[in-house]
Amino acid sequence: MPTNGPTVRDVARHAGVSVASVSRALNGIKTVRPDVRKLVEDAARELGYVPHAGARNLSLQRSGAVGVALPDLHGEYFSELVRGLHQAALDHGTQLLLSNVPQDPERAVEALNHLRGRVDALVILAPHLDPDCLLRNLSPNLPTVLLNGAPHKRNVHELRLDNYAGAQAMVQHLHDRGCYDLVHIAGPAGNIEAQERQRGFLESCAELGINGRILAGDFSEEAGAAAASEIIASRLTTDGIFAANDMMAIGAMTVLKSHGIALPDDMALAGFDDIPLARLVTPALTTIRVDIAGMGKRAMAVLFQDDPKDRVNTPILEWKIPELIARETTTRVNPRTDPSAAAHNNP
Amino acid sequence: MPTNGPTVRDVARHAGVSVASVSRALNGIKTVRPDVRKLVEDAARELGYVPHAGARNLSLQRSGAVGVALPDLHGEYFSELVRGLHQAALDHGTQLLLSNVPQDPERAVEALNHLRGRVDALVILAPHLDPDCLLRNLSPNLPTVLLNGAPHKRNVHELRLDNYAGAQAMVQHLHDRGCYDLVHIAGPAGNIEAQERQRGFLESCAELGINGRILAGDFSEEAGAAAASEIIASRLTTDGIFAANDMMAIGAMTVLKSHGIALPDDMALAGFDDIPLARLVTPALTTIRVDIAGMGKRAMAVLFQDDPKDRVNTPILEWKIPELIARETTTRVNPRTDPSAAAHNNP
DNA sequence: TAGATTGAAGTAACCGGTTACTTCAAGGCA
DNA sequence: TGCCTTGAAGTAACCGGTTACTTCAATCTA
Repeated sequence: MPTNGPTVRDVARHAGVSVASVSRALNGIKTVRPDVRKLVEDAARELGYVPHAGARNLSLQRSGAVGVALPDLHGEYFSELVRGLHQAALDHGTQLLLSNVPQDPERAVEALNHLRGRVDALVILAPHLDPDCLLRNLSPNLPTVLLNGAPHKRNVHELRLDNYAGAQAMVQHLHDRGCYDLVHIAGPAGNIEAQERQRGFLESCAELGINGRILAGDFSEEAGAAAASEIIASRLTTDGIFAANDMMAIGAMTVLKSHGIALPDDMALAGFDDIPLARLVTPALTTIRVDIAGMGKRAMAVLFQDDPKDRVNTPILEWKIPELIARETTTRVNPRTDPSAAAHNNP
Repeated sequence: MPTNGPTVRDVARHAGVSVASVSRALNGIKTVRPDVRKLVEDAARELGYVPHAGARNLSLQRSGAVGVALPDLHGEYFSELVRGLHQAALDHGTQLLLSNVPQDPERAVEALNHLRGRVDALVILAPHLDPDCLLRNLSPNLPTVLLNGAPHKRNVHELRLDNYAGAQAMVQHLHDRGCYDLVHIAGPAGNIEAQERQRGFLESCAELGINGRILAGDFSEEAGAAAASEIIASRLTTDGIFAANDMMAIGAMTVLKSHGIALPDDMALAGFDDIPLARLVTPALTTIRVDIAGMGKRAMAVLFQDDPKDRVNTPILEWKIPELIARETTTRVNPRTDPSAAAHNNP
């Protein structure tokens, strides 16, 4: 067993005091005489005593960890969220327990319940699951924040990105730029975020009276590439592609470039998420900034804000408004190279 | 307290059996009569009983979690590792407890000890810390894997990337391509991986009899940009830049491109790590593939491999040999655009 | 000086599970 | 019929901390 080392009773025996004194001394309780404290500290050091966090948690009824429930998401999005959460966790002196939420609702509930007693709070990112079902089966007195969940009737803190508004803004932007025949590469079918983006796309196209077509996708780079190939092969009159996320847009970009299609002159291209890559590809990708790391931080803040207060937890629903980032794939800002710059004397 | 719900005793009372029977029934022990099992299961369902993982762990002396100790690393590297670990954790039915390792050695030890009793094993990535100091203060009977640590005298499982060999290979590659005046943008000073890369660079340059200069850096995109600016401003006769990681190479690339320096014709450029971005920037970046996610997976496999066996844990040191990935920044393979490809009929 | 007050340390119950050991009843055998 | 096995359920100790409550001695008040 990896857990057996000296216990508080060993230290007590070694120091010639009671376990209560050991506990008090090591936890900085003030009603301990300096000489006793010294005795305990010396004994602890000598024995190499390290408190057993698990036992401590059981006794104190808190674990000092926040559970993070994630689907098996695509890299960037997932890691950006963890980054934000991790940063906030540091500030709050908390640890992060990562847990996977399976696709299957029943196993998902099981996985989440597995966290009871190991976490003080829960952050759930599960755009693929029905929150009603999920939350009904959850320990009710565990502070929870739901990120980008589907609509539901449960009472939980919630942070939601306005995917619909983001898609709307993007269609408007493409329209302003002169596009009138758009294709949307959609995200996975069961995903609420993907659905909202698609809905925003279709309704905006209808409102503006422009052409709006849907191609299937799944948030992967390959799906984006496949969609672009399809657009080229079918010789559609498309003049703008709006992918449901950046990775698909980048997949599409690779294919378009390899076919000699100039971006944005022959075709406009846009993504969604503003992953770090987006500004680094050439040409830089126009997208919708989501600040998923910021959402992670905010989620943590929400959890810790209502911690000192009562447990009534009047639940809040916070909308994050995404921001359109216009880059080169829809508007060329700078010439690609600037020959007037300082010459580089290459021998 | 977030943890109080029905306990095993509540279920026992409600079902009219003993706690032992409840525990046995719910854990699938076979010496339970079917009717009793049914009684227990019904009672548990009715009360909404969920086992308290913390208590379970204390009793079983295992936590079902692996601790991951990370410095506050730059995005891609960190997230790739977590991705690999997370994937492996799924396969092993384990959870991941993320923990930050502060720069300060004393606080680092404290942070790691804080994990005792909450994890069954430990994965440590701390290229900035002295492993001797770290491991001396660690619970000795906690299976541990050290990733890319500095040399030391302790007995631990260890996975190490051959940074020296990678740098060597890259210098050879640049030399083959015709470079004879190289600059290395170095990583942060205290980082063992950065040191090895720099050592490989310098020694290879000496062996090949070519010029090798060092510029300071810290693994950040900005540092790469700054170094490139410095190269341009000082009008060095450099014909190849080898950055200690990809992010710095990409930072340098942006600056070089904005100054009209053609890659690779005017200047070769290479990085290290092969982060996902590397193949997506234009021109695609030549680099050394590290497969950090694979290291994460491997680390987990090592931990679980010696789990069923005895605890003697004959420690192993495994070297991962990195692979050179030649892309466009050192060797142009394809023309940038291919006008002969299927025409795209843009109206 | 007796009785009340104060401060510090000790005892033991508790957190919520698991499980070695004990008890008890039913079936097997002589 | 009486004793022994066998199987299943119950009791209580334990995992390693924390802490309410108790004990006890020293100091303070009248």
